[in-house]
Amino acid sequence: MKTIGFDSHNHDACISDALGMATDICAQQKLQFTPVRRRVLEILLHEHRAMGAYDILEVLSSEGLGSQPPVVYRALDFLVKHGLAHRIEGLNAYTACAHLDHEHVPAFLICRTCKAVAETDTGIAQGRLGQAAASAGFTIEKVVVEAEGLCPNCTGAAA
Amino acid sequence: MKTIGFDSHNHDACISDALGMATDICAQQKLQFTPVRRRVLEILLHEHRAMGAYDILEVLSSEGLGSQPPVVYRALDFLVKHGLAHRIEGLNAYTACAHLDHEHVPAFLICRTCKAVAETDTGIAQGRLGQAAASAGFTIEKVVVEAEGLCPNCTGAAA
DNA sequence: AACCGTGATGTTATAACATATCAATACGTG
DNA sequence: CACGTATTGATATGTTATAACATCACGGTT
Ligand SMILES: [Zn+2]
Ligand SMILES: [Zn+2]
Ligand SMILES: [Zn+2]
Ligand SMILES: [Zn+2]
Repeated sequence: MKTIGFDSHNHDACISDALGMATDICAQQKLQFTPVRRRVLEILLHEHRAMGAYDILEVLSSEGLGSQPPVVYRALDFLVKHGLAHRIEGLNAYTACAHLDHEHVPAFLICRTCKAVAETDTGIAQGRLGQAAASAGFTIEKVVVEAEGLCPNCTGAAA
Repeated sequence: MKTIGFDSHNHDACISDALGMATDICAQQKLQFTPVRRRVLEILLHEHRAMGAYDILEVLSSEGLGSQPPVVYRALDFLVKHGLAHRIEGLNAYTACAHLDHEHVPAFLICRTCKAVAETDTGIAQGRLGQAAASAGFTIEKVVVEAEGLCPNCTGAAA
C-alpha cells in the first residue's frame, strides 16, 4: 500500500502510465474507452486534485468535446463505475484513481486549502467498523473514508 | 462504544433525553438554543434517519418556522458545528447525533433502502489511515467514515 | 433614554451539483 | 445489410447550498 499524491514525481510519466493502464483495463473488459471518457480521465490525472463536474465540463467545453452536464456526468459515471476514478463525497468532486494496478478500498487525504488529494488504502471493513456492522446485523456494501486537513505543502503556509 | 440506530427502543424517551442533553450542552457553552434550532434537532431526532435540508425545511415551513433555505441551513450549521447533529456526506443529508454524552469521531452505517442511520464510533485516526497520513506529512483535522449497505430490517426484504 | 455591538432571522436571488427524457448516431455481430 | 445495444446530443428540470443585504432582539454603555 502506498499513499500517492503529495510527493513530487515525474508527472508526465505518471499520467501516461495511468492512461496506458486504463486503456488496457478497458480493452480487457471490452469497455469502450471513448474520446470523452479518455479526455476526462486525462483532465483528472493532469491535476492531482479533486475537480467538480462543472470544472471538468468547462475544460471539455473549451475543447469542443461537449458542453452540457450530462456529457461529463456520463463520463464520470463510467470512470467511477469501472474504478478508473473515484468520487470524493466530502467535496462533491472527482479524482483519478491512483491505484489502477490493484483492487482496493480507497481512502483519501484531502487538503482543505489546495484540494490536493492523496489516495491510500485501508482495511477499514475489517476493523472496528466491520465489528460494529456485524454486531448490528448490518451488511456493508461500500465504505467511504475521507480525511480532511492540511497537506505537507500547505501545513506551513496555513492561514 | 455503542452502535445506535437499528434497534427498537423507547423513542419518546430517546428524543426527550437527547433534547435535554442538547439543552444542557447549549447552556454550558452559552449557546442560544433557539426555537428553530431546537425544532430542527427535534425533527432529526424524531426520525432515526438521514434527512435532506429541504425535507426538514418542508416541515419547518408547514409550522410557520421559516420557508427559505437559509433558515434550515443556518440551523443545521449550528447543530453540526456544536456536535448536536452530523452531516452524512454520502447522502448530502443530516442526522441527529446519537452520542451526545461524549466526545467522539462518528462513523455511520447507512441503509441504502430505508435511509436509517446508525452512528457508531471509530478510532480510525489511530489506525492505518493515521499511519498513512503521518507518513505523508498530512495533518488530519476531520475524518468521514460512512458505510453504505443494508440494515438488518432491509436485509431480508431486499429487492 | 439614546447608542452601539453582536448574534439571530427574514428575504431574494443565484450558485453549484445532478438527473430525466427523448431523439439521433455509431458499433459490433450475424 | 439488418438488428440490438451502447453512446452521444440536446433540452429541460430537479436538488443542494450559499451570497448578499436588510432587519430584529438583546445586553451593555453613555
Ligand atoms: Zn501524477
Ligand atoms: Zn494543500
Ligand atoms: Zn431514538
Ligand atoms: Zn434499511
